[in-house]
Amino acid sequence: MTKILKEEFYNRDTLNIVRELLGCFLIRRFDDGRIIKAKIVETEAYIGQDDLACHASKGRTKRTDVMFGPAGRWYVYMIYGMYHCLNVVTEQEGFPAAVLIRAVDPVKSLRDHGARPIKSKDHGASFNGDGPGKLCRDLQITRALTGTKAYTRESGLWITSGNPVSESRIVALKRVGVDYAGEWKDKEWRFKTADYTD
DNA sequence: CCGGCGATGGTCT
DNA sequence: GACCATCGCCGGC
Repeated sequence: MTKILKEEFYNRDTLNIVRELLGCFLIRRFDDGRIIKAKIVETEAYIGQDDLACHASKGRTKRTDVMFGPAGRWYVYMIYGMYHCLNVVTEQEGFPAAVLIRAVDPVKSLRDHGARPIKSKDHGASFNGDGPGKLCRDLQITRALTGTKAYTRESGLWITSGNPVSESRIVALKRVGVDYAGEWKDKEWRFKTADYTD
């Protein structure tokens, strides 16, 4: 029921992917083998070079190169000198687009070989997935993951399917922090599951 | 409870 | 040298 999402899942229209990722599970395996599982509850789309809010609107640079590459790779960048943001690359190679994971709900953590469930608080400081910077901090996600695959376990970070969220429970909102993006700032390309709406 | 602002460094001009 | 897809603190109500 919770199968890893394959590369083909990401090689599609970003506006479908950004909705379908809601309710899916972000799985993080730490270096010591501990695993934490978190439900994706808020996502945001950045689509193409025309989208002035999309980093790729600046062109293909060292930083944005991964967005121009094949789908299903992680794109992690540093923001404000102290936080990271986690994205997964979407669409066909050559077309730069990605989905930002804005919030997750920590479900449970498990020993790598599943012997016994343990509480997420066992991972130390209270896990807080409410915000793109906070979830990266708590899941120890850094730019080192950029370019690695979201559709294999090798990177230690991957996504599995979950219980699909019906359209009626999805809320569309304007994107955050992109007031500079002209007409593109008003696109309602941020999505939350209704259960997590303020 | 809230709005404003400072921290802090990578990236691009 | 300016700009940031953020967060949490602090002061005012």
